[in-house]
Amino acid sequence: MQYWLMKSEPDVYGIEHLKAMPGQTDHWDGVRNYQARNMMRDQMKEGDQVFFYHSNCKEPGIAGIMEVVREGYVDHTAFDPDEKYYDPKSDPENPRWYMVDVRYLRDLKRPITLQELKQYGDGPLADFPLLRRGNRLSIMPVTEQQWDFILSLE
DNA sequence: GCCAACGTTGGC
DNA sequence: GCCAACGTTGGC
Repeated sequence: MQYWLMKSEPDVYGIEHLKAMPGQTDHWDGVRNYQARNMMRDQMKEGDQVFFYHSNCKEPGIAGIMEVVREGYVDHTAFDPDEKYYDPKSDPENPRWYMVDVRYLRDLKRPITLQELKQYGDGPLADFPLLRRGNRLSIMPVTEQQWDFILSLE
């Protein structure tokens, strides 16, 4: 099993939104970045665990945990001109964008903020992509060591 | 609202 | 294929 972190803006779609979905499950659509696309299409597997990260908000940080329940499949929202993330260059015959389905597992006992994670940037989280300067990836892998360490902060 | 970082676009 | 211009992300 692998571990991941996925970012979302809580004002747009936060962990509360996922929790409120039927079956507490939803598809992670709207990713329009090739690196992130490749991870969802090729690497994320059913049962993988994922940190739900709240970005671009007052207190950015990890809010909870979800799991992958459906592996990469075509992001159909790219075909719909009414969708926010419509991409005219994605052809249904040759789709460009993919997504996975995720299910809410639990909130962290308390949110673990970016500010707090940064304290360990020279230690256990030295290679954590989230802390790298200028990092803009909305999906990133988390090693088992990083995962366990972060949960030990709870 | 500012701005650094980085991805994408498009002219050549 | 280069690279300047532009757009987006996301912390602060």
